[in-house]
Amino acid sequence: MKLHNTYTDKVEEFTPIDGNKVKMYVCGPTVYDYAHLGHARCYITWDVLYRYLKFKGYDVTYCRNVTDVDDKILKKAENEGKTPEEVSTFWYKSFTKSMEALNNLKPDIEPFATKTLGEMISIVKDLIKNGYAYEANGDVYFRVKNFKNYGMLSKQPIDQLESGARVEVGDLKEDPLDFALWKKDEKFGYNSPWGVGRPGWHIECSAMSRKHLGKTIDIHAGGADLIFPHHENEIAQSECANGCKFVNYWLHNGFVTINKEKMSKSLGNFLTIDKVLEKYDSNTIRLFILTNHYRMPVEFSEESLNSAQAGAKRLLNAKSTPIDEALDITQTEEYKQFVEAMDDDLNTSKALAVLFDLVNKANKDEAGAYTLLVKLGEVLGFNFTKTELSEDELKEKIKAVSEDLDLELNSMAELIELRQKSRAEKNWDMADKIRMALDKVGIILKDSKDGTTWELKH
RNA sequence: GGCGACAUGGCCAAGUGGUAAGGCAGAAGCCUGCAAAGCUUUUAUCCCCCAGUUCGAAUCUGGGUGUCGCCUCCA
Repeated sequence: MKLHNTYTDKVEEFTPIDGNKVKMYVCGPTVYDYAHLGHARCYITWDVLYRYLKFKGYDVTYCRNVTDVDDKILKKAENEGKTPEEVSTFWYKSFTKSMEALNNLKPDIEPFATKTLGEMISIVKDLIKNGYAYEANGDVYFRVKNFKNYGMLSKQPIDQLESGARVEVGDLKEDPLDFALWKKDEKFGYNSPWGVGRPGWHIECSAMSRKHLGKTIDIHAGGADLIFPHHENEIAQSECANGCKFVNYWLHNGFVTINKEKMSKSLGNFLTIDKVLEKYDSNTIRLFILTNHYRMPVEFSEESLNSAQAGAKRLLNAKSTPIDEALDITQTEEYKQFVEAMDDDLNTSKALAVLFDLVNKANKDEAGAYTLLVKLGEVLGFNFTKTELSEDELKEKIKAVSEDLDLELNSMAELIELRQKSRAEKNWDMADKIRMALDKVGIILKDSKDGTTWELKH
C-alpha cells in the first residue's frame, strides 16, 4: 500500500517498522468547544485509514490524544466560573458523542495531556541536558537553531522563517524562532523542576506519542494546518530528546472550505457536527467527505450535502440479501479493485465507484454482491443497518395512522391488508389515503408484484 | 515577501503519456392505478489559456491567468 508522506513529499510504499504491527498517532482535539465539519473530515479520514489497515490484516494501535490543558480551556473556565477539568470533561464528552455519531471507531488509546505530564517533564529535562533547550525565568524554550533538520517537514527555509517571525515585547527567548516547551503559570500550573507552569502545546504530542507508542512510530497524522509549527516542533523535540527518528510516515488531510475559505474556529465560518447531523446522517457526511481525495480541499455547500444524501440513500437502498459469511470476498474482482484503489494513497473516490457498482449488481440479484457491498462499505465506515422501530414506537405510529384514517387498526399487517383490499377493489381514494397517512409518520409503502412492504424513510 | 496546492461536463469528482471512472442533477423509456424503489438508454471530439516535447498529452516541460492554503491559535 502506498501513502503520501509529507516529509518526503512523495507517495511511498508503506512498510511498518515491526512486521505487521502499525503504530499510528493522530493529533486529537483541544476540548473547549463543539467539533465542526473540519474536525469531522480529519477524524473520518484517519478512521478510514485505521479501518483499512485493520482490513488489510495489520495489527494497528491507534492513539489519538486529547489536549485538555490549553489557554482556551482556561479562558473558558474563568469566564464560566468552572474548573479547567470541568470544561475539558464536558467538551470531551461532546466530542466523543460527535465521533460516535459519525460512526468513527474509538481509538485504542486516548491519552489526556494532563495525565502525561511526567513524560513531558522528562523530555524537557533531557532536552535541557543535551543543550537543545534552556530555562528562562520559569519558562523553558527549545533552541531551534541547534536542530539542523528544522523546517524539513514544512519545507520552510529557516532564514525565511526568521525574517517573518514576530518578536514579542519583553520576550525571554534567545531567538525569535525558539518555541516554548514549558510556560510559567502560577495560577493554573503544575509543579516542575522549573517552577509552577504548564506544558507547551507541541511537547504534549511528543510525550503522549512516546509514552504510548514508543520513540519511533509508523504513522503520525493530522490536519495540514498542523504541519507548521506543530509537527515541525514535535519532530525537533522528539528527535533531539530520543536521538532517533520520530515518525516514518507523516500524513496530512486537507481542509473543509466554505465559500472557498478554510472552515475554522477563528474565522467563525464553521458548522458544528451536531448541527449538520440534525439534517444529514453519518453515511451522508462520510460520503460527502470521502468523495474527495483526503489531501484535496472539500468545499462545503448545501448542494454537495444534498447530493451526498441522495448517493448515501442509493447505497442504503441496495437490494439486501442475508450476509454470506462464508463468501471469500478476496477472490472477487470488486475486492481487487477496491484494494487497488485504497492501496493507492487511499483513493476513496475510486473505492466508492466500486461500491456503487456493487449496488447496481445487488439490485440485479447478482450473488454475493450485497455481502461484498456491506463488507467493503464498512471499511469506509458506512453503516448498512436499517433503523428499526421498537414495538412501542410502531404501535404509536399505527395508532396515529388509525386516528388519521378514523379507523380501528392494530397492526401493520391490518393496514397493508386494507390497502391491498382497496387496491383490488380499485378504491384508489382509500388506498392513497393509507399510503399518505403512513408517509406522515415516516413510513413508506412499496408495492410490487410480490405484495406490499413497508420501510422507514431515511 | 517565502513555501506549497489546485484548475476535468449543469454541480461534485477519479484519471498523471495511448484516446475521458463514479455520484448528484437533467432527459427518454420500462415497471406501476398513482407513488416510492428499481431497471434500460442518454448527457465532455474534450480536460483554464498560450507555446513546446512526442507517432500520440487532460496527463510531461516552459510561460501566463485564476483560486486556495501554510508562514500566528487552528483538524
